[in-house]
Amino acid sequence: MREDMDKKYEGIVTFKIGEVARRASVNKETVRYYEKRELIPEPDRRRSGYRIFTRRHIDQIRFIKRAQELGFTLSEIKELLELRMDEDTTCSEIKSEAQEKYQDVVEKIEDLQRIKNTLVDLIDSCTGEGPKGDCPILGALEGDSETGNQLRQ
Amino acid sequence: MREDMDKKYEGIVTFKIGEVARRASVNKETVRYYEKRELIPEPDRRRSGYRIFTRRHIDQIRFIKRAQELGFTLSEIKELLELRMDEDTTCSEIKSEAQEKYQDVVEKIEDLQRIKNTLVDLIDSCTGEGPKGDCPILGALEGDSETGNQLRQ
DNA sequence: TTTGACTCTGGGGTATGGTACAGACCTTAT
DNA sequence: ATAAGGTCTGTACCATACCCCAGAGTCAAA
Repeated sequence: MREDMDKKYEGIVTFKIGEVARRASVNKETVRYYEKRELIPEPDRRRSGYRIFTRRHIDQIRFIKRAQELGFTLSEIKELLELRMDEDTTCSEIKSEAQEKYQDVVEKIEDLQRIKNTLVDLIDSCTGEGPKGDCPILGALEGDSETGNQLRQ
Repeated sequence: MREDMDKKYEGIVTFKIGEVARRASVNKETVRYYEKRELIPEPDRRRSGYRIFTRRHIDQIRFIKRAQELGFTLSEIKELLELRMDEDTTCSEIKSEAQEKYQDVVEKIEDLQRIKNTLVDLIDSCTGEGPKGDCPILGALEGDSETGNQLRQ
């Protein structure tokens, strides 16, 4: 049974969604989700409605997964992909996206560091003995100014 | 016009939701949301259905907000509040909650640090000159092994 | 008493990144 | 030809922490 896409896909390897998902180590639903979010090119369809994927799709999903590991959100990744698609994109544009993300990450680390320091202070202030009535941790959360460990800036 | 709660709230200050929200610096919807999540005691009602809040409620919402600043989720805060309510809770139980949260924070920082390092490497590897075709950042995201900056562990 | 400000409920929506499921249809090997 | 397994759509749902709105009822001050 001949397909509409016989000529277009002559001589190139195509995949169905399950194979794509397996090769990119994601769920089939995730592939469809990425399609809906326009993170991958809309695949052609067979007459049956089955999606026709190529290596490009698999590689792009892997790209997305790597960018996620670097803390990029799907929206940011979409921008990155659009930059990548655009012939006129320069290396420095890509670089500055990475630099922005770097700034985000640095800020998140700083926030967490402050939180960590406060937690350390609270934990240190608590001997872990006695009833909760005397607990300086609860005291600080309740807004005692007596603990010296105020959470408010 | 006498209220059902006349005796119960005789001589103590009560608040309506707007005032509670203002004093705790949250949205009125947030107050109702906390009630639904059982993060604050269910307030009594006037005959009209209006909620009757007391200082306790305001203080508890502030407690929640401070704990959030320390990175506790609402579910964790609920546990913390239950510990606080329980007469038999010891200081060391509170302390170990804080220690667990501390561990979470430390791990998050480590994750972000790894991400940051990878980003630094990528940014450093890119001169920011030329077209995107040569961009080592895209190269790495595409899975090039040539950059020496592989994202995969 | 009037009127403006407040409160009530229920339901919906936001953003993030997906997962799950039903019921129908398709493919492929035997 | 049949049966197992893959794929389709649409919808709903998970967790997180809320925000917003309509329409009805209430409160409080002048």
